[in-house]
Amino acid sequence: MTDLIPYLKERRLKVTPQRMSILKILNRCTHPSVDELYEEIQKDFPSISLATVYKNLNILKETGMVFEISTNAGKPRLDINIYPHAHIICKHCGSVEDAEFMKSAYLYQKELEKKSMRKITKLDITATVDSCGRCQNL
Amino acid sequence: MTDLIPYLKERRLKVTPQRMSILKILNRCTHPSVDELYEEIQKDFPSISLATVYKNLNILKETGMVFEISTNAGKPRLDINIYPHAHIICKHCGSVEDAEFMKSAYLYQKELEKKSMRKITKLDITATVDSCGRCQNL
DNA sequence: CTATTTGCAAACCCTTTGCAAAAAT
DNA sequence: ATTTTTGCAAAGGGTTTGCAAATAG
Repeated sequence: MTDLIPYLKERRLKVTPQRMSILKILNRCTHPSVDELYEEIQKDFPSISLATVYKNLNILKETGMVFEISTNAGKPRLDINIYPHAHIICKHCGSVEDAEFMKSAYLYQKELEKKSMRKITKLDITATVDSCGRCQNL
Repeated sequence: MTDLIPYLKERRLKVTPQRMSILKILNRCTHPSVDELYEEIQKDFPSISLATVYKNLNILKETGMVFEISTNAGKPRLDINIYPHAHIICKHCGSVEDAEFMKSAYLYQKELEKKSMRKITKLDITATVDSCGRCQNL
């Protein structure tokens, strides 16, 4: 939680309450869409501007702290990237869940680096399932 | 090429020249953005409407023939999904390249299915590299 | 002949931009 | 004191929608 501040300082970004609120919300692993994030932030900052949210998200994306996950069902969702992990996405409702990177994932990365002769700086794995706890039997 | 027609018939989609043109272009593995696809199609159908392109893309996405790849650099790109494969994306210029799914990828999928107790219907793997052939030394 | 698709134009988002005031370092 | 950030309102751009005419099956 407070260990997000060093991340900001390293990147010479100012620690504003609005920015911290965005990071705290993303850190809860809820994978919100932009408007869900906006709604959530308004609970803390009723007068925050959507523009401020977007500006912050862009800065956080550029510096690599935040990524966008496209779900092919519903709006893209936001993800904070502290350690490597995969996503399980429900095709039906678009909800996102984190999943572990097991050895085989790192193995694939190594093999692909060898094969392509490139340094892979990030590996994204997305597993699609046809329904999830939130939308069973639909 | 012509083996795309059965895909359409299976899904009860009509085989229109515009639709076939979209599929043929996507089948060339160029991973175009929507506007690149539109430019390309106009060479065959100068009077095609952008709305037609979007309507087709939506139908093709819904039926699972086409997917969108978000690159976190530049516009999202389109991908036709005939067999499982990974993508190597250049962080700098956003270009997309196909890569092989080796055993380790299928192993990861199997392990994740066991762990999450869900049937994974699609596994997307995206490897990010910091520069590629098109933008070396930037 | 019926159902789908196309193309046009307008509507509709979502996202970005410009600028002055406020806040952070 | 300097630089970044915020918030507002307006602009911008990509995507969708409605409808009539054309086309596919």
